[in-house]
Amino acid sequence: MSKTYQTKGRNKLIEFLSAHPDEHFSVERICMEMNGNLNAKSSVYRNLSLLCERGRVRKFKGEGETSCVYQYLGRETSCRDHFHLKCLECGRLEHLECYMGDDLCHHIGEHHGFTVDSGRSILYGVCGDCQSKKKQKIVV
Amino acid sequence: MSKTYQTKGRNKLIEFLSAHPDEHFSVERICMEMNGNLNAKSSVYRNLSLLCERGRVRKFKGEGETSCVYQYLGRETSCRDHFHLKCLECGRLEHLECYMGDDLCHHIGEHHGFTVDSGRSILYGVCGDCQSKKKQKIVV
DNA sequence: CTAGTTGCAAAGAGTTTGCATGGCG
DNA sequence: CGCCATGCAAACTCTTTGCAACTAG
Repeated sequence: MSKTYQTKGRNKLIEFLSAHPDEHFSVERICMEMNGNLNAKSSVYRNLSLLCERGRVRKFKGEGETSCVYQYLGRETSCRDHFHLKCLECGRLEHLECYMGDDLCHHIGEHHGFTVDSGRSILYGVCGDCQSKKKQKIVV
Repeated sequence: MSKTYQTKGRNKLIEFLSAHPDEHFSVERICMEMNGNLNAKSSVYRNLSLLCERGRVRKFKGEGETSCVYQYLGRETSCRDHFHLKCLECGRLEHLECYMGDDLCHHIGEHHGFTVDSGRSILYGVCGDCQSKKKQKIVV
């Protein structure tokens, strides 16, 4: 692992991401948050790659999105051991910290011979809020 | 829905895809299979979009892949109602036609207020074959 | 004959790379 | 002062779009 310096830009990036340890951000969005501390998109990409290598950030290529999203993996809530639910309407990400998900993984491992990496696996659908909104629209 | 003609290229595309109703193909791979019947990549994209609109094909943006993959949805095995397991090592896709997956979806709907679209959701991990290969490598 | 389809090229979006300049340690 | 990081531009990949020529019906 190569030596790294602390720079204004990198600190700002880590500061922002670690303040939102469980959310998915596009590079576009991250750039907007840098407020002049990391002006080149290429630098954002380079720092994100570096953080991915070090296991602090995870990169996702999501259903419905054209570009990748990045997620900071906090120390305590590592997001590596549970499924995520992503709403196809509003894009919100929920964490499924639930024994049923674990059960399914164990079952698949035992009976289907496949080891699921639940942290990498996203279940897509529609969240409660968006379902309510849809119903309202139909009424109106 | 607009009128469509039958053309050599389009027929070849549908013929190829429908012969493999449950696999994921890249545009690159599809082009290779067209054998001169559909020479422009843009035409392949256009036909795939059309088939997506009609619900005969589903487009995926997969974890680990840089480009999209396309899957033909057969009549009987629609793939809309079960999870898929995708191996991060070899890329193979398995169909999880299993009550445990259904149970999890119901549970998430009931207890987490989120309606999962299991057909769009892919569980990533490592398949049995690749696990065996890994073990062999360690031994050798 | 008319409207949909193809092939090619150009344009776009997202991401990566090369290189000179600048800044951390 | 040496090495890493940044910024900018160029290159690259994947996908979409525009347009003239072609063809199914």
